[in-house]
Amino acid sequence: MEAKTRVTLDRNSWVRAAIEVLADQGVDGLRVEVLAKQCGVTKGSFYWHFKDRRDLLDAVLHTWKDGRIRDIVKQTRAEPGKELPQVYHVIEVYSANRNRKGILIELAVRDWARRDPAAHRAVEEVDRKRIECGKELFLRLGLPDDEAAARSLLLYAYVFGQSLMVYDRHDENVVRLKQLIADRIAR
Amino acid sequence: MEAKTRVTLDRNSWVRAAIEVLADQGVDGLRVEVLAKQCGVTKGSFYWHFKDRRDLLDAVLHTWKDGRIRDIVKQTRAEPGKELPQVYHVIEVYSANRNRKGILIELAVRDWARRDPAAHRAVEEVDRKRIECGKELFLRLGLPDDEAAARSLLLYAYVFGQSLMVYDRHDENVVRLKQLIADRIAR
DNA sequence: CGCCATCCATACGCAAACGTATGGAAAGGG
DNA sequence: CCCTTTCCATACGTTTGCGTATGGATGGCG
Repeated sequence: MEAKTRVTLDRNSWVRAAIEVLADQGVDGLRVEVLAKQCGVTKGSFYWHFKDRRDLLDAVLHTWKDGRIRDIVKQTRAEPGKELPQVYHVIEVYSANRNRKGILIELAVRDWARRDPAAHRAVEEVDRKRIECGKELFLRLGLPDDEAAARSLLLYAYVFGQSLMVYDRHDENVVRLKQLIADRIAR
Repeated sequence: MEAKTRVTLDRNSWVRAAIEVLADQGVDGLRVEVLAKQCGVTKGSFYWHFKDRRDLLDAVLHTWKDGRIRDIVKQTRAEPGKELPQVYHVIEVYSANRNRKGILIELAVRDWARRDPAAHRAVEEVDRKRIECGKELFLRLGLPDDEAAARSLLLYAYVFGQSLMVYDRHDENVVRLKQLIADRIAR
């Protein structure tokens, strides 16, 4: 029985839990009392670690932004000569089936960004970095500047647009289609 | 002074106003008392026309779905031989700059669909119809079945994915990039 | 041992929003 | 002209959530 082990939370635990809730409830579902219940404490704890709800939201944004930027830099690094498979890898990684949680967070943050300036800025930074990294990859593939930029934009727009659409994701046919689309973007 | 003209609302007026609010506040911002205030009445009126909030939401979904389906059928009709310009037209029409309001509604409904089964079904129907219509267009362009389906999926994923991203939409460079992307999708 | 800092619980006031109940005004038909 | 139907206002009870205030428990440290 670890019921007596005084579970001491810190800011980071709260942020992690908040991102969970954000993923499947959206920002508007991110209420401090709900979050506290899920953490097994009361909001007394929350207001010890955070000034107010806004304080938490900003922390969530900060954590998300940093993670995404670190991620994209990592995902777009490729050994010379291995750029093409790396492009396919990026498409795969950011696609819905794998990394389901990540996609849900992504969508929640982007919807959030439509109404919140701070979230908007965070998404803006992430998008800029991603498009930049993607473009670099296509450039190393030998594409001209404009074409590389266009492919990169197309890639991310497609990937996140796809996760926005509703159709049978387990359809065998869809797998084939996605392969064709990946070819269209990468080659 | 038309202050005395008793503005009599009907279900449809409410739905129209609701879609306005939905567009820039999301479903969670769609509160009946807020909506009533915007309509210049109190919620007493609302509950006369609707059983409850859910009743309104369903009406909104129904209206949205019908409109989108009627729209896509219209937009993908092309004179024989004029299919290619029609593809470019579809991309243009569903892109962010024109039709800003439509895009906002689209995003709001799709985010809504992540948590509401009814909204999910509506989006599913719309997506199916759109992909089907788009595929038809590519087929008439002479593409093989798989390729036509892939292009259609890519088109819609790109278009809505694009409206999800944040970057300078007035950048002159972006216009050129979008042209390149449209070429990549259409040709 | 006793004290203080850290972390959390409890209780409160307040506001927004849902849905209900009931009353009232306006309009049209008999 | 009255009366019924239609449409809306007002008032109420309830829930949910924010933020504050205050007290309690726990552990380290002198």
